[in-house]
This record gives sequence, structure tokens and C-alpha cells, in this order.
Amino acid sequence: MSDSSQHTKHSQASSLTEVRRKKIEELLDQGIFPYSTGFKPEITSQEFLREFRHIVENETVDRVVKMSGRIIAIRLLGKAAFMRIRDVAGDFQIYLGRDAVGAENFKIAKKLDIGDIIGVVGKPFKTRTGETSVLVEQFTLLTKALRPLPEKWHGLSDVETRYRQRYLDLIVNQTSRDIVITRSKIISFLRNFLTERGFLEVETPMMQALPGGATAKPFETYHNALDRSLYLRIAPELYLKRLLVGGFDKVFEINRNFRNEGISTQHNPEFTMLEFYEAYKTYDDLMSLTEQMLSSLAQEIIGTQRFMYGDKEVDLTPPWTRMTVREALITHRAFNESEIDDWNAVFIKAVEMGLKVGKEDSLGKLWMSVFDEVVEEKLWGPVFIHKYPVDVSPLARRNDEDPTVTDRFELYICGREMANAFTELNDPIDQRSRFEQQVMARNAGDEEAHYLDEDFLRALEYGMPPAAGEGLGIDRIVMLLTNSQSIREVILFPHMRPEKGLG
RNA sequence: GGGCCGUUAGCUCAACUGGUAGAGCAACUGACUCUUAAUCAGUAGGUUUGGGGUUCGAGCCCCCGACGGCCCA
Repeated sequence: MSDSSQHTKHSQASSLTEVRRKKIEELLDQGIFPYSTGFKPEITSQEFLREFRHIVENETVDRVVKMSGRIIAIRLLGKAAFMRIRDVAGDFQIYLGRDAVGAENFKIAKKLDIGDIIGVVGKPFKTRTGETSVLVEQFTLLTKALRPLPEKWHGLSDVETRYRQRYLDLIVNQTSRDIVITRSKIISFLRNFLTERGFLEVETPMMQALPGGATAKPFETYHNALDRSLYLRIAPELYLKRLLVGGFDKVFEINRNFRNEGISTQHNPEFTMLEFYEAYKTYDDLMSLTEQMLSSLAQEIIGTQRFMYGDKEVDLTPPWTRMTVREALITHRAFNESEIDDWNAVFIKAVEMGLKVGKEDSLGKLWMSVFDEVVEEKLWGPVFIHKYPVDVSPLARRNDEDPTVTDRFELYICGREMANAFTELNDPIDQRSRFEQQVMARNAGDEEAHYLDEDFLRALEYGMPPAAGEGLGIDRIVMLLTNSQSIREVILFPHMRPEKGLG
């Protein structure tokens, strides 16, 4: 062989996928289709290992098992091979011996690569080192992998690749798989918790003519046939309340909200919210319900109500602390008693902190700016912060004793807002004037102020029963219970800037 | 939006003060019928994130951009 042909051979072999494409050609030449269908596994790795864990070496088990999965490790020993196979439930080991599968088939087995998905039929047996394994009698290549998997020991750790190619992350990182499973269990639990209590699960519009129910910037889109703008919802609140008007006393929705804001470890533009509403209840009732719901959730999901988040312990055992916004501001030394009700004093402090505040901001708004800046992160909790200023709570009912605040609470755990709830404002006259305040704020330049929703007011004018409602951030709950520090760990496909070099 | 850090083989990482870009795993060839990060012998694999600049010489220094991470707003 000349030097030049040697060189050509090597450049072709330089592509790892090219090597595998060649193997496909060779398999096709032997009449083997590398993407065959019809193989139906009958037992998972977990079931297999549980059922046959007691067999002993040299024992012949009169059972044939049919299993499938992805090859994640190959140890070839001349005329035999061990392979580690990963299926949905875990890993198991197979043993391929030339005598058992035949010389021709063994040659084919030697062409298998890490990453390929195969089906096997064989007998359970125990290796000399005591691992329950499958003694393969037949195998089928179900899917040929053209690309190599990440390194077997260190795996895939680059966070950018883990998020962009989540499928790869899920193949190799068990913790990533566990988070997906835990998230699903959490949502199931919450759904059951509410349906068991007579709540009805509903779906309300994701595309709204007027984005309402929260203080946030919406995404705007366009409907061609209607020739008008629509917004992706920032919250389902105003629609769920319409259902209370319609006579459904207990409703909930688990779905995505969209907010056109920055991306961080705490924020994804689309995130999942549980919102539920119950007639004839107050925000006090919801505090008790929330304690019960989340403490039992933790008990169910991780088996305890006391656990570590990062390097600090969280204890969700009820009852939880309750503190008004005003008390929290004073306790955490944002203001003292004499200055907290003085607009000028509060404004000056906010400016000194470098906060983005304006002369048109109400006292309540200034309070909350300072609260977000200095108090929030200190609320390890769990703690209910309640009695929010009326001007930052345009959909919440006024408190009977103090009309400057509302019957509203937010739940804080680990310095993060987990839930927001209130006794709902069902007085259509008060609601109209609150909306009008919001319109004025919007006209003064507040992009996050609410729009006036005339149909929602019309609904209230028909009469909405007294009720309380709550929104619970699912992603943050999942972060808490999986000890994840970034929201991107609990969202399967988090938003990222487009990758270069890919169409 | 601002600051700092990062991007080197498919993956995980090295590379001194600017002086021939390396390793392990994966891959390829060969040996091996009980391995467990198998072992042994050998081989190949690089537009060092992109562009520009300084220099005899740049992965390393300077400028601009892309993407990511952390912190701040």
C-alpha cells in the first residue's frame, strides 16, 4: 500500500460517524437492516434484576427473557463479550458467547457499537462475580447509532451541551433522568391533591387578546385571519375567575405562562404555573391548604419534610411563620417604625439603594421595590408574607380593617417566591377603579401595569362568589425538591440563544 | 445592559515566561470464552469558538464578534 492511499484511508477513518456508516453498509450487505422494528421487550432491567437476584452460579433457570436497551459499555474478550445495556428503568448486563449465538452471529455482535439499541433473548444467569445477567441466545440490532456517546466515566458535564442536547444528557446522566421523573411525580401529586378535594381541572386560553392576571411584559404575536395582535398569556387568572362566575366553585389549571423578561437561573421565558381557585374560602384558608399541600408533597416525593437545599436545611413541617409585608420590612431593617409610612423617607431610601423608582410611584410600590431588593433573599422560610399594599395588588380584596392593604400573601422558601395568593376581589365597582388606576400607571409609562378588561368586569357584574385563589410556581417547587440551583435543570429544554453552525 | 471567567480531539481535561498542541476514555488493527472504568500490543484523530492585529514565531498578548457560566443592574 502506497503512502498516499494509506493517508486517504486514515482521513476517511478520521470521522467517527463515517466508520459507523461503513458498518451499516456491511450489515446491509449481509441482509441485516439496522433499524428494524417489531421486537417487543417483555421485562425491564429493574424487574429482571429483582426477579432473578436470588439465582446462584451454575443454576439453570427455565425462563427466557426478552429485553432491550442501549449499549453503554462493551467488554470484548475474544470469543465472548459482556455488554452493559441501559433501558428505561436502569442498566443490566448481557453475556454474548460465540457458542451460544453461533460463530456467524458473533461476528455481527462484534460490529455493535456503544450507543446502539439492541433487543436480546436469553436466559438469566449469574456471573462468577455474582451479577445477575442475561445469557444471550439471540439478539437483534434495533437502532444503529452513528454518533459516539460521551466518555463513560466523566460523562457529559458541559452545561451548554447538556441543555442544548438534552437527549444526550438524559442518556448519560442519571440525575437528569431523576429530575424529569420527580417533576412528573410532583405534578401528579398536586393534580391528585386537588382533584381529591373536588377541584376540576380546566384549560383556558394561552393566546389572549388582553394579557392579564399578573404584572409582567407579555410576548406579542399576530393572528392573520383576525388581523389583530394576540398575546401569550402571562397568567390564567382572569379566565379562571370567569369560571367561578360560571358556577364552578373549585377549578385549577397547570400550564405554561410566558413572560417577556430576562433569562437567569431563576427565570425562563416560559414556565409552569399551577393556579387554583376555590369559592367561599379566604386567603387564610389557602395558607393552611398550602402548608398541607407542600408539606405532604415533600413527604411523598422525598420522604421527609426536612431536607437540605444547597448547604442549608429547609423544614416544611407546618405550621409556617406568618408576617405582614410591613413587619417584614421592619424586621429585616429596611425601615424603622417612624419612616415606613412617610412617602418622602421611603423614596429617599429607595433612591439611596440605587433602585429604579420614580416620583409617580405609590408608597406601596416603593415598599415592594425595597422588599424585593433587601428582604426577599433573607426569607429562607417557609414564611407567608401577607397584607400587600392595595396599589400593587389590583385583583385582590381589600382588608376589612385596613383598606390600604389586601388579603393577599406570598409564600417564600429559600429566598424565593413560591406562591402568590389572595382573597379575590369580587366587587365590580372596586375592580373597575383598580383597573383605572392601572391604566393611569400604564399611561404614565409603566409597561407592566394591567390592561382594563371590560369583559372581565362584565363577568364580575353578574356576580362572582367570594373566593380565594393561588398561583404556585411549579418549576421552583421542582428546584426545591430536587436541590437544583438553576431553573434550567428542571426544564427539559430551557430557552437558549441559537447555536452557531446549526441551520 | 455592565463586569469577571470560560470555549483546545467525539467526551473529560493538560499545555511553564509567547518557542514542535498532549493524556485518559471513545474509535481503528490485532490477542484474549466470566468482564465490571476489563487487560495487553499497536494505529489514527486538531481551522485550539469566529475574524482581525502585534511578533521571527500566538492556544497563550491586543481589538472586535459568537455562545456559555457567575456576579451586578
